[in-house]
Amino acid sequence: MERNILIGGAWPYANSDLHLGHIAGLISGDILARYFRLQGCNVMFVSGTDCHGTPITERAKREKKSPKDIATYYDKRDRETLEKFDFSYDLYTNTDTDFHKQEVMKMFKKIYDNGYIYEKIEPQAYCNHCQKFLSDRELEITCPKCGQTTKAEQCDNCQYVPTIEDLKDGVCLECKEKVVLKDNKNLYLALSKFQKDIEEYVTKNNTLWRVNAKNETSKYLKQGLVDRAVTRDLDWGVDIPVAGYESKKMYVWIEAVLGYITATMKKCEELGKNWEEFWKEEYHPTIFMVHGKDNIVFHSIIFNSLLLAMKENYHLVNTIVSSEYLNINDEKISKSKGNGIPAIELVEKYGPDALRFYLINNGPEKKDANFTIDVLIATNNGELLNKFGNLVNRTLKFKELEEIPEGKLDENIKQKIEETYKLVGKNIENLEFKQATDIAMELVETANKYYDEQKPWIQKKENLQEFNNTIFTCSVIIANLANIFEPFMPSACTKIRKYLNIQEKNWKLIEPATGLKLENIEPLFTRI
RNA sequence: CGCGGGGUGGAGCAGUUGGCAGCUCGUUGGGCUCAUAACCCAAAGGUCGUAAGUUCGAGUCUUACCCCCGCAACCA
Repeated sequence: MERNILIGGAWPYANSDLHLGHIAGLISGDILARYFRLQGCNVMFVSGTDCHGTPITERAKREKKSPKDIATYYDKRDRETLEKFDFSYDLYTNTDTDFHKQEVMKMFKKIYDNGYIYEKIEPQAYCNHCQKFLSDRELEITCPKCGQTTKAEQCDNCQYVPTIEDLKDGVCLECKEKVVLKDNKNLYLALSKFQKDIEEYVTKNNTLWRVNAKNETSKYLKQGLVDRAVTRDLDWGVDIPVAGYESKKMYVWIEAVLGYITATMKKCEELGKNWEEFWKEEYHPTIFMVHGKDNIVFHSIIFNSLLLAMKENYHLVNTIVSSEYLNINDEKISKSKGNGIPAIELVEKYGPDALRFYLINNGPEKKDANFTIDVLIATNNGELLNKFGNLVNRTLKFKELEEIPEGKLDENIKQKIEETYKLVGKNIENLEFKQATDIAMELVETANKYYDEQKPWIQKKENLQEFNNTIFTCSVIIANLANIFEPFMPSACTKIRKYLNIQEKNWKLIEPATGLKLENIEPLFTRI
C-alpha cells in the first residue's frame, strides 16, 4: 500500500537570515522527504516563512519600515537560502497569504465553536501614553525577588516569573511611562482539557521521538497543561474571527503551526489532490514534524491540542524530529558574537553537498554539535572527495576507457549494495541519519577496496573480460550510490545520473546501460 | 539542592535493549600507479572523569563526588 507521508519543516521566522543552526535542524525533513519519495510514497513536504509576531513588528519600528516590508524581505532571503541548500519542499509558502489567513480563521472559529477557546477578562498592564496594552516583553519591572531591573517575561537575573501584582509598578519600554493595570479581555485555548488525551497520545506514539522531545513534553505534562492566551493586542497578524475582537490578532504560534495544514491544502488544490490524505485518520498518514529543540512543545502539545480541538478526525503527529543546537567554533550562535553567519553565504561559497553531509554526519542529531571550517574542509576533501569523488573518477575516467563495458556484476558486491539499501533505509526510518550516512559511506569504501584488489590496470593488459567485469561492477556501485546518497547529497547524485544517463530515481538495485559513451566526466567534488 | 547538556586512544566523535572498546583524521611502516599526490594493507596508541554498588559480566544500570559548557539580549 502506498504510504501517505506528511513532513512539516519548522517555519523560519522572518526577522533575520537563516544561519547554519537552522539548516542543521531542518535538513532532517529533506532527508525524510527525499527518501520516502524514492520509496514511491505519497509525500507532502511543506513549510513557509512565519511573517507575524512581535519581534518582527519591533524590528520594523526600529528600522522605520512596515512589518510587511521586513517579512517580505526575509521571506525572499529564506527561500533563496533553502533552495541553494537543495531543500525539496513541495510547497514553501508564508503566513501572510490570504489563503493561509482565511483557512486559519476557519479553523480558529471551529475550535471556538467547539468550546475549546474561551474568553477571560483579566487585568493587564496598560500604557496611557502609548494607549495600548503591553505584552510582558514590552514592559520593564523591578524584580521583587532580586531587585534587578528586567523585562517582565522572566527576570533576567534570577529567572523569577513575575505575577500580575508585580507588573503594576512597571514602565512601558517604549515611552518609559509608568503603566496602569486595566481589565483586558483575551481568548484562551483550553489546553488543560487535553491533558489526558495528550498524555495518552504521547505514551502511545513517542517510541521514535528524539529524547529531547520526550523529556521536554513530559516535563510540561507533569506540571499540568495550562491554558494559553491566543489573542494579542497587535495590528500585524491574522484577524480573530470572533465578534468583539476586531482590534486584536492571533497568537503567532497558533496560526503558524496550522500553516502545515493550510500549506497542504494549498498544494493539493493546485495538484487536484485530496489534502485529507495527509491529515485525516481514515487515510492513515504518517506525520513528521521537524524543528529545533526550542520548538518542541509547540508541536508536541499545542499543535496536537489544536488538531484534537477541531474534532474532525485529524491524525495526530507521529514523530517529533527535534534537533539539538549547533555551535560555531565552540560558541553558541549569536549575532553579537558575529558567528551567526548567514547560511546563504556559506552555501554560496562551499556548495550544498559538503555542508549537507557535514550537518547530517556530524550535526546536532542527539546532542549539541560544533561546526568549524577546518572540519568542513576535512570532510569535503577527505570523506567526500578522496573517497567518493575519486571512486567515480578512477572508474569513469580510467585511462583510455571510452564506454561502460559489458560485464558481470560481482556477486559479493551485489549483495553489499542490496544490504546497503536495506540498512540505510532502516536507519533513515529510525531517524538515525548519522548512522545512515556512515553505512552509505561504507559502500564507497568497499568499492575502493574492491577496485584495489581487482587491480584493473593490470587486468586491462592481461585479461580484458576481467577488466570489463571490474569496471562494470564499479559502475553499478556508482549508479546505486546516486540513489543511496540522494537524500543526503542530491547535487552530487544528479551529476552521477547525468554521467551515466540514468533517468529514474528509486530505492532498489539498478544497473547502468552498457556501451554508454563516457563524456564530460567532471570531478564530483571540488577540493577546498 | 535553579534548569539542561557533556566528560571514551593525540584531535573530533559513535557506541540504540549491559556480552571481546569502534569510526574519521593524525602518527609510523609497507603496497599500488587507474584516479582530483587520490587509493589499499599493517602497526602503535584507551585502567571509557573519580569512588562505591547491582550483576556471571558495566562505557552502558544505581548512588555519591569532581570537572567543562549553555541558560540577559539578537538567537533554533
